[in-house]
Amino acid sequence: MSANIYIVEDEEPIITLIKYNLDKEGYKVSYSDNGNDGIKEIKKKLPDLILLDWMLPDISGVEICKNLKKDNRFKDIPIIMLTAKGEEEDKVKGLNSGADDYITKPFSFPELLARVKALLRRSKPSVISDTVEFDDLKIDRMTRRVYRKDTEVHLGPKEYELLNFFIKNPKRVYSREQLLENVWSENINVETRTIDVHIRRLRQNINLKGSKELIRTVRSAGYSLD
Amino acid sequence: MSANIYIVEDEEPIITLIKYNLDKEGYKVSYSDNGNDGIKEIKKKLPDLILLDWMLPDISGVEICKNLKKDNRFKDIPIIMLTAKGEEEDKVKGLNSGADDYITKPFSFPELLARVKALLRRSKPSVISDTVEFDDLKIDRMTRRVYRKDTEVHLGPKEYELLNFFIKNPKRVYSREQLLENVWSENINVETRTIDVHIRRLRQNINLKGSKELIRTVRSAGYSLD
DNA sequence: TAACTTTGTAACAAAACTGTAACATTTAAA
DNA sequence: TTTAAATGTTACAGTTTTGTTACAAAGTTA
Repeated sequence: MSANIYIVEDEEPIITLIKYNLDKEGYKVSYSDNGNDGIKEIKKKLPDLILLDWMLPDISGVEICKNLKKDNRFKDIPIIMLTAKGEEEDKVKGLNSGADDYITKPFSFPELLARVKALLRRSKPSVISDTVEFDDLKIDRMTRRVYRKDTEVHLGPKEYELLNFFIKNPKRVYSREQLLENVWSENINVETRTIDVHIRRLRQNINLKGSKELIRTVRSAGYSLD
Repeated sequence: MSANIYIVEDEEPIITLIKYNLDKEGYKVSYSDNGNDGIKEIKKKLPDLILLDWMLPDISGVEICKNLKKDNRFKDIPIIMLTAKGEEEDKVKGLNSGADDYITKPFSFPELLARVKALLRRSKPSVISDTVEFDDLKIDRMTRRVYRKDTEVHLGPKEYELLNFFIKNPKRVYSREQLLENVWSENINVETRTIDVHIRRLRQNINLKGSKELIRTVRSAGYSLD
């Protein structure tokens, strides 16, 4: 859920300050102290937001900004310009270069944070679907779909939860009691044998014909995904 | 091509100044000198950008801002806060209320213009590429029309909003609670079963005979556009 | 105002899921 | 090999979840 923020800034104290504080807010922060590295890294990492120093030893922030904004792949990444100069022409030039906001050094961290939040709020929620895999089994939690060997299989709610629990710690053996606690959670007034039936259903659904068994029975101990 | 800008500001000289200059830049400007009229007009006119005075005779700018940002129909309209106070708390509060930018009075017109342009540039996608498609379903947000296989279908307001929300993250499954939060936003004192009924209506309207089902039911999880 | 649209809810129908019991099969120890 | 315990399998009834319809209240428009 937390956003990736990239900083391009040559003054180390400022990097330290920003990184320390953004880290504390739960953002993932990376940075570079020059423009050339910065632009390369940004194109590789595709951060959710960029803090860009106006003055850099090699390329100016404005150039980086223009460069990014004219490329479709990067133009939607919001950019905040950091500038030491308070002159108005600069502010205007900075924004016209395509930056989404600017802030004048020295700035206070609360203000920077407010601007960062405001821009992140505007930018699209990322469409990364978190998928978990085990062997040739794949769970897409976003779409709540499960695949075995690229063919979708249908699981009922309990089977889905059960599988999701197993896949958290593959190969680990869980007793029926543990499964009741963790998957059934509330109403634990359920026979332990019920689990056997659900295991059977889960097996039936995820075992396409010809594929190997993924759920191991450990006699007098429980089951595991293995 | 030129954007509509709405100003809510009680000091007449400032309105005159801004309107005169924005007019000259080719923007269509309307305004009101109090919060109550402003909020009503904004909801009617749906401007592309709002300039909002921090201090107003009736409702505060922050209140207006919050009011607009929590309603799906208006929350994407960028808002610039105009504030006479330079204190930092205010800046932060302004941005946290959901405003996209702020500017401190007295400001120079070039600076205001630069900010206006920067925000309009960001929101452009929703103004220009204004049709969204998914499979053979097409939504034209400008005209608020929806097509399935090139034939127009009629959707009620809630159905339209619901579909619009789904299409933001296609294939993703949303729980009834999430849908309530995001589509109903305000009155969340609504039965979750109500959603089922709206889903049914939406399905009925977008499923021409012979076309495939686009809304997936995920038992005990929710619905998705898929 | 009257006609029409939209909205939320309740009530019932249909479908999917769950737990249990009963019986079958496997496993391990005697 | 026999036996008992553990697990696999199946069928079924009860429960939960979702689909569908109708209706009244609230809101809009002519």
